[in-house]
Amino acid sequence: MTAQRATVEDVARLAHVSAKTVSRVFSQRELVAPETVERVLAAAKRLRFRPNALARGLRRGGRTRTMGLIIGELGNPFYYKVASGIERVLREEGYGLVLATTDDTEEGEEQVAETLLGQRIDALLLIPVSRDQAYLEGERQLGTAVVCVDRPARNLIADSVVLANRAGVEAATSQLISHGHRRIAYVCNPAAVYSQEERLAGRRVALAAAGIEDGARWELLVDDPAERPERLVGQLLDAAEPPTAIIAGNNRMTVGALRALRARGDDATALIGFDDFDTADLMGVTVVSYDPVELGRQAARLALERIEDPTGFSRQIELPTWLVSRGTGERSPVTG
Amino acid sequence: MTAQRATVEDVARLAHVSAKTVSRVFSQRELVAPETVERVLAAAKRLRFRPNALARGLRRGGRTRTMGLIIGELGNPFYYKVASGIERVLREEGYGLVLATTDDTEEGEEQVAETLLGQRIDALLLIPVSRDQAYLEGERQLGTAVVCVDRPARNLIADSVVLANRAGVEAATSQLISHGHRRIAYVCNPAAVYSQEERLAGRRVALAAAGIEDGARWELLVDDPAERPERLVGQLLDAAEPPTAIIAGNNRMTVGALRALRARGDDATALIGFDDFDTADLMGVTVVSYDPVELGRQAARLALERIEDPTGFSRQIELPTWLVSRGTGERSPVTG
DNA sequence: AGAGCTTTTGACAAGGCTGTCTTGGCTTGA
DNA sequence: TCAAGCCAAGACAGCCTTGTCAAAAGCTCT
Repeated sequence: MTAQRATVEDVARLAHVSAKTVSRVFSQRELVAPETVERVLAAAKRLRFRPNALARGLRRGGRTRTMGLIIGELGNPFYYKVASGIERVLREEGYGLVLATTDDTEEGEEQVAETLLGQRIDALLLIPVSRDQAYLEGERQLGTAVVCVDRPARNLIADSVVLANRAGVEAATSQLISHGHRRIAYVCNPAAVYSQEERLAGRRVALAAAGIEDGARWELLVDDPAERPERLVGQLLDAAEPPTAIIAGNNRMTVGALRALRARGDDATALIGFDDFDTADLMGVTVVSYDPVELGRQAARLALERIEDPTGFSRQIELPTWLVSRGTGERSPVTG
Repeated sequence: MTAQRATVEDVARLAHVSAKTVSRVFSQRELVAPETVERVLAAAKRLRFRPNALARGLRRGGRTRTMGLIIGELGNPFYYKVASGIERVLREEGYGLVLATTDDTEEGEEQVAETLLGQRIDALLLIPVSRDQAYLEGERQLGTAVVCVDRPARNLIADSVVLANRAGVEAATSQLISHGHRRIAYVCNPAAVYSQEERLAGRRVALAAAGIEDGARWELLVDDPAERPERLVGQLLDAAEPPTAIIAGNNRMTVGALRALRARGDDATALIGFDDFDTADLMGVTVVSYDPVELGRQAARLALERIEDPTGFSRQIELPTWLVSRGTGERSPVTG
């Protein structure tokens, strides 16, 4: 009873042409006489024919006009904004997007990569979590473009798009110093990723330039997905000699910091967050901002270029970050 | 020079078995003798063999263990949370997810649906934008499961998962009434969608129950993607007889309302938003809440069930909504 | 009219995998 | 000891499309 899907053969029969001609109408129309095209299209429409992307991809030697994207999870604004930028470029270019998440676990990454590669995607875009992407080397040699977003690949030659992490945090730190702060904390979780290492480096440069030596005392670097941001910031605030300013390493930490400060009725401690968020302007939160959607766009473009030219040197693009002053980052310390 | 991808044939040769046996090792392992399995796996590993999902899908008559998801855009928290719920279930079940966005345009919907269906997905999940999904009827008959999220399909028999929109807004409205409000506005954009119609209906029920007749005066229903939420709420506030309470029809409108109120130094007008957001607790915003991730999960489950049993009655699931009181919705009107 | 060219169309096979059917070897039971 | 039965493994074809090669049809020009 279930009707069968129409194939080129069915359309060909109805239009009195060969299957190959039907195929041409759907991929190299310019090679077919106008009235034939019309006849074929009419038949196709009548039979509700739709080319089978599976068979096409198979025949075409694997080029599927599809890219795979691996991100930590869709619940995180950073990830989905990047995804959004990628998706937009791909749509413009007629590419499909297969999405997979890893819950930010290392095993997850390799496992979903495996699945995606089985789909014969033309390119793999990923925000690396695993500390080693060597497992992709074979695939890269087979012609799959690999582009890393936000963090460069380790032990793998691949294109990447990253942020000016150092510069951003250096600017934030300098601003706090210029407002008179000396006890400047930096909190983040996770910490063992490239972007955080870079941000910390930026912070240290600024501290060193101001002659602040004991900066490490107020670094709180955690790698525990179960740890709540609010509690971490609370630890800092409740310490014997609390910081007078806090830099939060990502947007979750920033919101956690706001909660912790609120809970303590603290409106004196300065705060700068890395990464802007929806209501930051309403709450007057100073942040290091950047364009996550652009991050995705650039990554997609790199992938497209790499598909065109699988050889050639790998490239790394760095996108700017900038400070958006809204209040919390311009507070001066109460005690000198 | 580019190395070729290994196929079952290559693995078979190396393991001294037939291609069919390799195939069995990768899909019906229990039919193969243990030591043969081992030999094949070793060979596969050496050659970096990975089954070609394209060929497999083709051969298996289209079952690709992949679902397609069509949403408006990834930049909207509602959409990506739903996507997140779906993705999670699919990952557990070993299904892949192909994502496509429409920018909330009608043409976009049918167009990307077409592309996805070309990929021979087993199910199509969508948040309908188009006012008519009849174009999917043929596909449904061919055995593709179709599940609508947040809004039921029109002119198409399909499973769907929706929210208790009426009940949520009815509760919000009643609460405002019980606090003494009579001039209760409702703002939303877009307005010509099922969910908003339902919410409005809920509002009207509550108003009618309280004997408020002229409620329609404070309804601001707009369908213009370019219109800024803040400006719309501003219009309401600046009118001759402004409302004493506002219900915002979605999260963007809620944030827009907060901006408009802030800009006017207004902290008297009550506000209840539909849909919770990240910093709503910090800002004391009362909202009608629900679980968008669960919305996605249920949708994915419906799709899985439909794939199992393509016949059978279509089902509609309604998920609860509830009021979260945080302050802005508990303000009493300044003037009676 | 016929050579030479271009345009349009078609026959055939292949791409990688798996469903169907078959074979060969071994076990079981009378 | 032999038929019946079972298990592991293989040969072959086909899923649907398209690249390759070739033929047919139409045209120009001498």
